[in-house]
Amino acid sequence: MNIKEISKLANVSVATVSRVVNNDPKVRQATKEKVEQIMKEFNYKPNSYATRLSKGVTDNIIGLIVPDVGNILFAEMIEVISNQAEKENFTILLCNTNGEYEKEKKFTKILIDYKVKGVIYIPGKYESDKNYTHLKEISLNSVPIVFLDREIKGFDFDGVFLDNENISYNITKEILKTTPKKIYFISGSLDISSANERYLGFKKTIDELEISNEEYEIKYGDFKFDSGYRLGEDILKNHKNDELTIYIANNTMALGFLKILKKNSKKFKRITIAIFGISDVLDMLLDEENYITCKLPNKEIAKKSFELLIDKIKNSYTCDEKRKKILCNTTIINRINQKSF
Amino acid sequence: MNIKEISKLANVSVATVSRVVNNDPKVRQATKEKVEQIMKEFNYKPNSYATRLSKGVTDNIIGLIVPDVGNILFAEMIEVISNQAEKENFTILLCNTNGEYEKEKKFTKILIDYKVKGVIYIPGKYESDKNYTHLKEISLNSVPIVFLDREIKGFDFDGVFLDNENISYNITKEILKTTPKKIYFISGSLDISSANERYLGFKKTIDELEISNEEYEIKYGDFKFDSGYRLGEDILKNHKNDELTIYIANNTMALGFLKILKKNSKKFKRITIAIFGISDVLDMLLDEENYITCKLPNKEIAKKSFELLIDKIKNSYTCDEKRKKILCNTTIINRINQKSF
DNA sequence: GTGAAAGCGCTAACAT
DNA sequence: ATGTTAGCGCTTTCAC
Repeated sequence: MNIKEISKLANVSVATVSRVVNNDPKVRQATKEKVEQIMKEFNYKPNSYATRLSKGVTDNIIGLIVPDVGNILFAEMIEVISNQAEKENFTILLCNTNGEYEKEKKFTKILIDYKVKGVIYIPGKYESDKNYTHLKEISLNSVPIVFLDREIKGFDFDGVFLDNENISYNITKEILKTTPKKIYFISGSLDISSANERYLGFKKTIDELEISNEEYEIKYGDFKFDSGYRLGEDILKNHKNDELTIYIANNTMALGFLKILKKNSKKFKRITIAIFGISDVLDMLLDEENYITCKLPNKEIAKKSFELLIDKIKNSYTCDEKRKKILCNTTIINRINQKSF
Repeated sequence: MNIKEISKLANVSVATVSRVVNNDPKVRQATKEKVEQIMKEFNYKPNSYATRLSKGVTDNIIGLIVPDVGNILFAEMIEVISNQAEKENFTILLCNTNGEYEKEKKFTKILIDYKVKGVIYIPGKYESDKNYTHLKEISLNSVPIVFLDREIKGFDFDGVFLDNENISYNITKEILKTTPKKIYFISGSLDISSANERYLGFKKTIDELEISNEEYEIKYGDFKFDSGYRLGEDILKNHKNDELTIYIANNTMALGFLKILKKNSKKFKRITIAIFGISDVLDMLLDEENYITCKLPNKEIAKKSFELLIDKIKNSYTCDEKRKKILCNTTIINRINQKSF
């Protein structure tokens, strides 16, 4: 069913049908009703491609590129962005990349092709042997884009991030203040900007306090539950001392670590744990431990990234000459129970 | 930049440009290179609306209607669906409804307008005073649709669900086998099909075992952490006995409940907990409790729903005369430590 | 108030 | 191998 067929059935011109569809006031009531009746009867729906081509408008869609939709932190960010988008009458094209370069590239091209109004981009690992042409294309096509939570080296797009280095620096300082023993640092891959920054914050304290090489050890995981568990096993097997100090730079790995720790906690006289980012659940699990952590303002940065994007879209500026890089801070929560020592 | 302008700049016809764009082999190499050079130079991108209108094709998009993207269970389902979709070269339009009827309606209309190839629909509450015209429109427009996890009364679309009633029936039977004390049942709103089925399963056991009205009590929450916490407070305040038996029909509420329980657990000689659906985290929290639970095959039903949808799309059948209603079962995990009594 | 017709940007016969 | 042109379905200007 197209407009022509409807017009014939209603004994009017296509122009009139079009007017009815678009609620043009200057079509006579009787005509309008007749046309509407036919449209309903034959369940006529205008072809949106034709409409947009003709009107020269594009859909209100924004693209959302995410490494792992199933990670609760990203999921919460997506939720915030969805809700904001709905209010502004945008729909979201969701692209789950699993952190893979090729998928980021593929999806970016699709988003450009779909003429999305803007893109919120959470990158995966930075791969130095790749040239990220898709991001250059984004620029070339003047598609408004903002980074969220992570960024890509060499691309100075606007973005909203946690102040990872600073927060990590403070957490490390806090934990080393009370526990000058050997500290284990469980890090994510340094090819991810956020993990890298957290590492740098850790290292900064280590250097400032002149902690010797023997007094700290760094382990690298992949952000997943299992990886935290496995690294935990490893550490617990080899750690001889009866005091344990550990700093885990990521939430999900912390859960995995705690799982294995719970099975072995009796071995230790004193356990001190620092975790970058707390959740309701972690909070419950840590109930009786000594720990240092911080609230993760992940929903906040998500909200801000959307606001930033909307601003870019509405004011149609895409050139990021004066880059807006927003860093979100948070406060450290210190639950080290001094009395117990 | 449109095809005409490019054709002029390259001194060829629009047809030739179109051929280059579509990789038609019968364009001479030299011509091809010239055109490509111009296209690159002016960063030409075909207008996809025009292309689709002309070719009469539609985008490979499927719509995903979800009540709460930030709920980890739904997030995991979305992840599975995204990954499957990517393999089949579909992109996902994500619609977060917060379970609200009006949003479901709004998004459904958008999806129809966008001519999506299919829809996976997780409904929120059933509202009996609404007429769900948008679902009738889906049918009228022959958009392939499948329900996931929950369904809507009166619409016999294909769908994939947990076998809620049966699982709940078994959990209840299991828990009442060993703990014939008063049992509290924390339910979600009965306007949600899955919660309703779980309630029915609970009730079936209650009736079969002829449990008296004094021996059970039902509380209604809203699926959120806080709601579990609050109902927990309520129960713990009023429960006089030193043995506590409770069955929580939902994962997130269970977490909230456990939070308040942990603060009060010393009051009880014996605590038995049943939870509909376990997660890594719950597992850790329940470590030392008596509990009954089951794995939630949420990723499985998500995968199946996508497969079902793809099948409908590829074989373009939309009439759900022989409805495919797939129920997924799971096994009960019983960790009640008999020895301790 | 309504209709005729040009145009949106592209594709695909058909012609050369 | 390349060009001409009639569509795709809708909007919109200009007549009447």
